[in-house]
Amino acid sequence: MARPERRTVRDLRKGNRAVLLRELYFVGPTSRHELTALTGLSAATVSNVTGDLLADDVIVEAGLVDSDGGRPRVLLRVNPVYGYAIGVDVGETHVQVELFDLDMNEKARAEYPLRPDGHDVDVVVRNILSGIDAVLADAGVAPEQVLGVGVGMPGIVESGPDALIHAQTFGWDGVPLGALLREGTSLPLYIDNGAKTLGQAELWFGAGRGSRNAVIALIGSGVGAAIITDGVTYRGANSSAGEWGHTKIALGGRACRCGGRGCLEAYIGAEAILERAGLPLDTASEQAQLAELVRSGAPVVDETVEYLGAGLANLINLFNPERIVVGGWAGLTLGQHLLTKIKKAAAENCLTQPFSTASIVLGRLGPDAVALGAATLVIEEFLLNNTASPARAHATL
Amino acid sequence: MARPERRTVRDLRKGNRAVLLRELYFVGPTSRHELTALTGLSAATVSNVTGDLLADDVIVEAGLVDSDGGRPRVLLRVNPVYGYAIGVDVGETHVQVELFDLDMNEKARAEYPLRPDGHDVDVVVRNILSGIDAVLADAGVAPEQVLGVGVGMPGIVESGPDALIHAQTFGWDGVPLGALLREGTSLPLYIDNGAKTLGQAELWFGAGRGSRNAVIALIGSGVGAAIITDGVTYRGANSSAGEWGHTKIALGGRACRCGGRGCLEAYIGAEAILERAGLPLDTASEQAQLAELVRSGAPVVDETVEYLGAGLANLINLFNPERIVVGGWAGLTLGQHLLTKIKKAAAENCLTQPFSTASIVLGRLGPDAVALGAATLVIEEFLLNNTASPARAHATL
DNA sequence: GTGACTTTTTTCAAGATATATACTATGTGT
DNA sequence: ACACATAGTATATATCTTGAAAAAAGTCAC
Repeated sequence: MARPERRTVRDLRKGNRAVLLRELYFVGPTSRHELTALTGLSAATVSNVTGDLLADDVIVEAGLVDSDGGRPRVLLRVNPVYGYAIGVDVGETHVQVELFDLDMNEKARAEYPLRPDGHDVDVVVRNILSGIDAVLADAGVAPEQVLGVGVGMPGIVESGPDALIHAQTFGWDGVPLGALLREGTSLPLYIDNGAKTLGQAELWFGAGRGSRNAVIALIGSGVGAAIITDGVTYRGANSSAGEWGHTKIALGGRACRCGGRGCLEAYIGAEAILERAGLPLDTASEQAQLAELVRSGAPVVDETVEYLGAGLANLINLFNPERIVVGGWAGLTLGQHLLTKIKKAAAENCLTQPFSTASIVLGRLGPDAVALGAATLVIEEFLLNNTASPARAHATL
Repeated sequence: MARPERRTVRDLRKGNRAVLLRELYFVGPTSRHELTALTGLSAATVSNVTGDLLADDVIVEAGLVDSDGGRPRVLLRVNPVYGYAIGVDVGETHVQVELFDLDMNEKARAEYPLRPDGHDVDVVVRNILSGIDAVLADAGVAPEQVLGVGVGMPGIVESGPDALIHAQTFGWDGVPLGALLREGTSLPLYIDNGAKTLGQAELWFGAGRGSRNAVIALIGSGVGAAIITDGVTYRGANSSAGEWGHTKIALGGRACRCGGRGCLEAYIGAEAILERAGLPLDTASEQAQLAELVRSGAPVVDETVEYLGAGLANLINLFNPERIVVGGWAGLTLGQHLLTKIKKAAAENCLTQPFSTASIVLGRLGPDAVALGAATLVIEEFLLNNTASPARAHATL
């Protein structure tokens, strides 16, 4: 059962502060009066808490709105330069570091290409750390102003202070990335799987917006899913939940690079599709190849649609989401032209009741939103537990 | 992100009351002193709140424990006769109504067989209502003492006041069971899918005890799963989550009674197994047939193990649970002799990392715990939101 | 312009809560 | 009988939310 929480009277303030801040962040400029309706808090409390937030510079006033014949409402909004969040995307081909303000405007970016064999732990760690320095210097932001660094990694990220990484494609097995990065920076770190951060980006700012039960299906070379339950990314016991790609869809079927047989990824993963079409593997032009293949309408494409539809149907049957977002570069390529067929295939492989309440839509953000999503990890913590820290209190003097 | 809650200072008391009550319920007899350590609340608050609970008769003292050279500790426990919970199991062959005290001791039971074609809405409703009357009369419990009635139903139960039921096997499509029952009783109703209530029973009192991320796999004629995320049964957008049986494990494979092809249920559902073994279908002796088949070690059995293992592997990959409980009568029959083989098959079809942290165990409660689980729905609400109601306050005068 | 009116926001007193601290209760051991 | 140890309770204090009253900041009719 739900484990009830909350103890002291002080937690109340902290909670209500979080409630208001969350509303201001997601709804945008809002008056105190509206906030009472949105949150259910009394006008007095809203006034009181927003007073705190204003004093702490967390929010700012954002203009007036005339009302017919009364005192005009003062709009409040989150102070976009109260702090900054850094998002890092560690992919197979590059390390990308981006600096965002709280409005999620990109203020600076640094990118470091990785050679296919260049996934040495040292290299990646060094790239991330230099990237942090670079974006800060570039945007003229002091480290004290940074709320944290979110990192999206391939593979399985075990939660915990060390953030052990198990990434087959990198040849990493239990690399304590958190500990390694902490040697080079004192910024708060939030490390998670890249598919999950991308999923959170779609949930907050993309096609998943507003849904509380959703699955973001991500199809690239690899296949994964971010599962959203009650508005929160579900991580499972060891943060490895959502390994959709290696669920069996055709037991004993096609061999998968994971060593198993019949995995979904062996049918709908980008490289698997090209292989099945008999095309030569060329990592540089994969995207063009896939796009061309889809346009050609080859039989492989129909087959892929069937597998994809069935895979989505499995997700719907198991999770009963209100929305399924199809993303990832291959997913977008397939979906752009074939969404109706995909939906049809899903319907045929799904129970009618859950299917009828699930809308299947295309992702809106593109695959480079991994860094954005990683930064949302920082924001999430900020919205939940912000309270002027000693460091910051000093910084704002 | 997590939507923060809690507003007024009164909610604090309610929350802390729930925290303490929950601890007393699941840990058992405990002293106030221990409760401070268990809950993190101050001794003063524990004393204060337990005082309330004692005054409301929700808890009672349960003896003393000597301590070496100090005042002995007074043990507190939930008052088992503060109230009662009724659990109803509506199955394909019977309606079973059970009355429990808060210790989940069965105080009375009523059972009504259903003919295979006897799933008229009227019949079922009448059976449930007579069952409620019967168990109350039998145990000499007044309706005012009953905290609620939990009902476990086959099929999909849409949450909401009407509790619409979609049960293919019953030929029910959108039957407002909640509304219908409310015409015959004023007791609070909690209606859910029977697989989910059985899952909750295993979670609270059976093989799932203590785990926060678990999947209870239920294999009978039908195949389903109860998904536990962060200690709570996950229901999804429309309460239909966990339809594991109709996920595709062999796309385009064997025909399933749902109309699809390649569903897991078409391979590991009890009737599917017997069919595949070429045995004549005889609903009366299914269980014996299956047990005999398993003992014989026919090839079908090995095949079934393979499919079951792969199905479990899919659950592990997607949910990353710390525990998988195999239950349902067919699941138990298979598991009793074949658990090692099943684990092996699961391992072969699962990513190593999530597999290594998931323990696969057999259910401990048997399939007749559906009613028990349904009663836990009542208890769950009681633990979370108990506050001496006007009716009860009157009753205790 | 001025006063009535409207709407938003703040102030203030009241009620409720958890906690720390001091205090009481209830035992053991010598 | 008295010191000592542990469990539980009472009281004072600091916080918190809230409803009601007051203040602020406009519009509008005349």
